[in-house]
Amino acid sequence: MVKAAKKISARIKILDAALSVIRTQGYAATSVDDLCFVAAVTKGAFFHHFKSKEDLAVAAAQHWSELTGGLFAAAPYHSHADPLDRVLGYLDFRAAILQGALPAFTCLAGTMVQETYDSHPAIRDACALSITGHAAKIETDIAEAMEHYGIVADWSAASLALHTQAVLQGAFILAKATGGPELAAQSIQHLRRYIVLLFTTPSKLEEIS
Amino acid sequence: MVKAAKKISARIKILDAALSVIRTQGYAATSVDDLCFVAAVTKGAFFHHFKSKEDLAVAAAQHWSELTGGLFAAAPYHSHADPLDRVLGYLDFRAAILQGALPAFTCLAGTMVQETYDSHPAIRDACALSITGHAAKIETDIAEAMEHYGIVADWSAASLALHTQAVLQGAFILAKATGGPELAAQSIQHLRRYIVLLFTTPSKLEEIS
DNA sequence: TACAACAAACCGACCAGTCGGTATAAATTC
DNA sequence: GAATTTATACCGACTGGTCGGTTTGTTGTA
Repeated sequence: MVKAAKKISARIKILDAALSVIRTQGYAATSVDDLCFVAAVTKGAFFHHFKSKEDLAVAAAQHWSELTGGLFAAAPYHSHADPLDRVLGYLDFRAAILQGALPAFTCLAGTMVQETYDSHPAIRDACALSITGHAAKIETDIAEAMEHYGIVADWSAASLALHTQAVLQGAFILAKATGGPELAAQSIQHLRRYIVLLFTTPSKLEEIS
Repeated sequence: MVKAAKKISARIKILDAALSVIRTQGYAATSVDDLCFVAAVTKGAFFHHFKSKEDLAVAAAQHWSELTGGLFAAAPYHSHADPLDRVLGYLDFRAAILQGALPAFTCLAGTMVQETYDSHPAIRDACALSITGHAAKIETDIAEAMEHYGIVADWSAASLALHTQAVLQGAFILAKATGGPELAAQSIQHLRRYIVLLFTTPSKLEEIS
């Protein structure tokens, strides 16, 4: 156990360094030397564990998915009996974790995919999987809420779940542009209000077209 | 006229090149040589017009604001008499321009600010100004619509205008992650539905809290 | 003794930025 | 109004340093 922990320590240290450094500086501006310095490992160790910088980025996106997956799986909002309360609880949880410095609450996948979507397909796909995989978990609760409340709509649970991720990603951009989480929190509140309206407004609204 | 056009040609060519190359590759991954190659100018010309790469990025963000400002000012949705129709027309216009390759419809400011918010304050501020400046134009129509429809709410016109920008920025990230504009279009539709609900739902909804 | 896990010197390509110079034309001088 | 100065736009070779990645060697351990 101690042995195993020591064995993989350099790899994990590099991965953890990647999460914070790339969220701070972006992928392209982050050099392998930066990562090695922050992780306190040598370049030899880096290229022993990752065959290229791109390979590290893919692994970092997967590491990110695992970490955030654990964080949200352990979050308290799952205990609500009403699936709509779980969805709203998820948003409240997202708003609550807008604490500390910007790199601490922004999304690695959203940051990296902006820089790599055209030039590094492997990274793009890993980021896309991270985002859509997370959305899929929310989709379950949304689908249950739709059934529970008898919602028949021209939007799907999947599209609303992805919309929540769009709002969050956009909220992070506003936070970065303004230097603080205030606008991000407001955007999440707008999203929350939208979902409440969707589930409480007497169904048919054809005039939206 | 011809003379003046020739005089500023190198600067404009570099700026135009920056818009497309940076939206494709990101800021950090774009070298000055890349820009010079695409703009078909020499490095000497580049550093004659811009004192640094950072300086170019700031100028590019301003150039972006001017170009998009002109595009939206000339868009047809302004002709609606009802301010709510102008707001919804704006969103329909945003959805309609999701055409062609990704770099053609994504946002330079949103892309650049992600990479530079921590390390290049001057670029961050120029991007922030571009985004908030654009939001301010929509805010006017939203405020008029609120007055026209007698909306009294716990959200402001400014916060809803910024929320539209968050949704759009997030929609671009989903588009980049998935390689196409489909999810972005769906997110804009969700935003449109939200605004319709805000302006058509019998006011008080305290249960949102 | 064999192999994973490192360490560190090293490499060529590429990076942002510099510098001495040229071309052109407007402004100034005589 | 011809000659000269000044300003602007532009050119492209060059520099010091950084980049991702390689190579060679050492250590710990089973």
